[in-house]
Amino acid sequence: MQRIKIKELLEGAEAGHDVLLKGWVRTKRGNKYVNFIAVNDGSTIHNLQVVAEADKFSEEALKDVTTGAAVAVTGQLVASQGKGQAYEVQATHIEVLGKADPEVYPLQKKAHSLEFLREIAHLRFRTNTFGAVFRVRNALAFAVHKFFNEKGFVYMHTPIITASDAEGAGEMFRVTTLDLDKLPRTEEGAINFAEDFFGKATNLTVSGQLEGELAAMAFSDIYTFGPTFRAENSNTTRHLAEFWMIEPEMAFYDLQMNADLAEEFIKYIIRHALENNRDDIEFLGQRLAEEDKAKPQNERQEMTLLEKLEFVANNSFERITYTQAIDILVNSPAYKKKKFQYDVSWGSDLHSEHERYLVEKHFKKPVIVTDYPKDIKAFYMRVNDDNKTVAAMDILAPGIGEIVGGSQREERLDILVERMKGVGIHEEDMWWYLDTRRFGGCPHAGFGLGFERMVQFVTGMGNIRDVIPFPRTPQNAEF
RNA sequence: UCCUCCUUAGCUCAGUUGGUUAGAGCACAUGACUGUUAAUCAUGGGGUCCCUGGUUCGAGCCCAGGAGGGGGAGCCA
Repeated sequence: MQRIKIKELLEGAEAGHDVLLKGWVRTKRGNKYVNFIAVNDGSTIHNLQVVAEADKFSEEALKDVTTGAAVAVTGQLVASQGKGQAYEVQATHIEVLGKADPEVYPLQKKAHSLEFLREIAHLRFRTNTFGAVFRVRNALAFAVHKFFNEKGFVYMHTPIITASDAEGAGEMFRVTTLDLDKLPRTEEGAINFAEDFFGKATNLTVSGQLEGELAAMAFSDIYTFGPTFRAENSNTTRHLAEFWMIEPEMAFYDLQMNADLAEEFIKYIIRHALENNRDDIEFLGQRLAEEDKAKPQNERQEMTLLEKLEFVANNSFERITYTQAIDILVNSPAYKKKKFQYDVSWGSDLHSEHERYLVEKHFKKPVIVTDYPKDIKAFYMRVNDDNKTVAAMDILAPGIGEIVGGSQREERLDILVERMKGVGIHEEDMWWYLDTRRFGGCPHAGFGLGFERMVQFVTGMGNIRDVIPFPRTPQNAEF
């Protein structure tokens, strides 16, 4: 008999058929006469109840059927006599494929803290919460490719190892094959990277954007979706040293079109998850609601997770300029009551308390902030006609903060070179980038979306370490 | 990196003013129970009180240093 997955079995359920199912035991309960075994195979949040009657199974036969064990069950799918599930399997044969000694198996049939589960990340996939989180993550990743594919974007694999450290997006991880105990030196005493693997100093990428721009100058629309590395000593609930980023880059797009695409994209992948993983999101919503009960009234969420996602998917994002954002903040009650730790003035960057005020208090929806002062933004962002601001955009999401950062790119060679000089980037190191402005350059734009932050938003998980299978953070590279 | 809180049984957590043998719930084991829903009931086993040093007649509790973790901030996606 061919094994059937629980998801498929429940969707096309028809009582009376013999089935073979394989999975892991979540709980076993019962008495001298009958045992109930909840089996989960990861295809869905739902368990399938296996009924093992004592006249068919001795105590000895069920001895190793314990929480965590892998089992193969054959039996007839029948309408359940009990409440709580429509169908169950009347077992005729149960084989324990892999035991899980209950004395030492860390997962129990009770709730565990997320912190504890983080320490056993190799087993946490087997919990309801992490099962749901990673099925949603998968749905979102698939939706990313589906969205761009439907729009005719080319999926581009930009390099992981890069010799360019001009991106200015953060501290980088060095990649080297040099013997760290015997570093080759130049006559001046500096490390001689000419002897290194690539003949020059190399790092792990902090962004595929610059290479993405090169490809967009041929395919019109491209996107990247790959790992990104930042060696910042960040210890927060929304930073990782290794994370996944989606970076579309579009020729002939201006800032407005860029923002339109980003908004459409975010709504699309949320809708995809809502349509395909509703059970998981409902479960995560219940989990969140439980968590909320422990909080004081004023800190509780106004909407359930499902409501929040439906709302975001069906309402337009607020769009304001940086200058308008400063106005709103300066005139806010919070500012007048001196509630902000950091001052607000035109020219300084928005702090997270300001972003949160705009998104969570003032607008209560995602906000796209555009046209930031050029001095606080990257060199490649296009300078506006006022010569004070650049065509940048950040999308701020409730509870997460910055989820997207993007801009129209500076396509005018002279202005770009001038801005590079201003931040100390050598023109000759970036000859290939500047060539796109020399040969058939055109207006273009793009953005980067932090995938894990997106997964956080959709799952409601508060800590970014709980939405990536094996998080890499300062002082932690376990598993 | 800074601020702040935490670390007691496998897990979640109590532990009073420094005082005799460190507790609970869950988990686990054994038994009971004819269909359970994190089943229930009874009984039982289970401890490097994070580590090192100090104060004290006496430290889980006080002091110093260290390690690990949570939350917030900065950097950013």
